[in-house]
Amino acid sequence: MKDDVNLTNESKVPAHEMVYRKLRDLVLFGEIAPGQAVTIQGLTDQLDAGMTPVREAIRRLIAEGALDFMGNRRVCVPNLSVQNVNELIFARQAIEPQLILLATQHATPEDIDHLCRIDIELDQAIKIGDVTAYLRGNYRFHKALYALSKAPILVSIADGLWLRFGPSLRVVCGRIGTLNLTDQHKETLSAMRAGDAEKAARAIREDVIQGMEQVRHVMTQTA
Amino acid sequence: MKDDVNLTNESKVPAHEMVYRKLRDLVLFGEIAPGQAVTIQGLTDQLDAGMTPVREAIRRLIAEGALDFMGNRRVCVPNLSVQNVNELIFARQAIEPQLILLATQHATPEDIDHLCRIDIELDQAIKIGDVTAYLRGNYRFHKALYALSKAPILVSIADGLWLRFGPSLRVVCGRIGTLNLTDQHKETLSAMRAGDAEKAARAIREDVIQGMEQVRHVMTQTA
DNA sequence: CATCAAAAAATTTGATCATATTGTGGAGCA
DNA sequence: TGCTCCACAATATGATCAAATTTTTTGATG
Repeated sequence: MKDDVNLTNESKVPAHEMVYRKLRDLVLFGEIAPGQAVTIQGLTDQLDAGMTPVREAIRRLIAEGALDFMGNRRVCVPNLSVQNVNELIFARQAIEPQLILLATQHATPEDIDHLCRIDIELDQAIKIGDVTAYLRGNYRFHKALYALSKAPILVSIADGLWLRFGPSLRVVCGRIGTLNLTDQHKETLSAMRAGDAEKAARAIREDVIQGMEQVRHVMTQTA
Repeated sequence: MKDDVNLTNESKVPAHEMVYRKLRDLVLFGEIAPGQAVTIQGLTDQLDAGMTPVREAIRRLIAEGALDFMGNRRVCVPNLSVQNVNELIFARQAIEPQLILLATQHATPEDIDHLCRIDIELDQAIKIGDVTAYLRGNYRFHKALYALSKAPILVSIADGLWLRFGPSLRVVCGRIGTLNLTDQHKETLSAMRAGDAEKAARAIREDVIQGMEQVRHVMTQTA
């Protein structure tokens, strides 16, 4: 029953799922800027898909907070207010340390090696100033971390938060440059390797707050 | 051209939104039990709606975690595992106190009066053992509380959590009866009236934990 | 006669539906 | 038991209708 003769998963994944992923990445990595409108017909052309899959993908992203449904059936990427950023800071620092606490309890040495490799790619991207690679790598790092927690509901909440502040990260990078970015990934990983879940959780909390403070800083300037 | 059966088409709310709300309530108040399957065609008949609006509503509820998309294009109301309940407890006790903290800062005396009225209806429902009225009233109370916080992102997270544990509340009520339900609404409201935000937050945290522990208790029994 | 504003037409975009297509689970048969 | 084939439900398309935005027209005023 398992003919895995798939070329590129073209046939197994439904179109609405494909469209969802593409559109999601477009939003998440700032390729559609905050404030910019999203139209169904524009997407059907751009992504070469039917109308129904596009509609469903948009609905889904609205439900996840990645897109905003303005009153008059217009859809766009939300612009974060300073108040929004404060909420995101609170939510992330409340949820993510718990995820890392659980992740540390489940992580095998191989898992941690894998995370290290992602982090090294990340350092590369920072060094050469490749913003897109940095954004994607940073997301991949955190996602891989979350996956270890085996806590699907908390992970989906954290995912939802990324979808909300992700679009602004490109703006932040454009403003302060990749070289001025700091993170606590090394500290987190070494604590995890030592099995010190509490310390790893504190490190990630630091990482989250540092990152989000930069977002807040930029948002207060532009607003 | 078709002869329009124009009964309740007076609305300016689109059909997919209507279907979403109806289906959402069905799930939220346990009228579709956990584990029960949801089909598109079943919904088109039951809610007397077209196929496209139903599809979109289902997608949206899947994105919000209220419905579960099994691999083979099957959709059903999720059954909570004990692990899931633990996650929900953590998330609620992390988010909701903050919401009440903010709500207390914004609440006018009239707002608090309104909350009191809802709470009185709630007591009525408990006394006469009307489970549905209790579930709806309890939800209304918390929702009204959240609305005061003026924190849309945190509210949407809290909403998402309700969608996940809501279906199980009816099961819990069926098991332990409405008369054995306890809450901290009175304590929360009096703290809010006194302007003691911290105390109100602690009270709501107590309320959340009490309620969710009952869910956990019932879930461990049935699992 | 130029400028601006209001009204009307045109175009773009969203919502919904009927229908064709595809995939899944199960019935029937070897 | 394991296979093929069939029926049904889900997915996807394009057409059609409705709403909203944009553009054009028109008329009043300085």
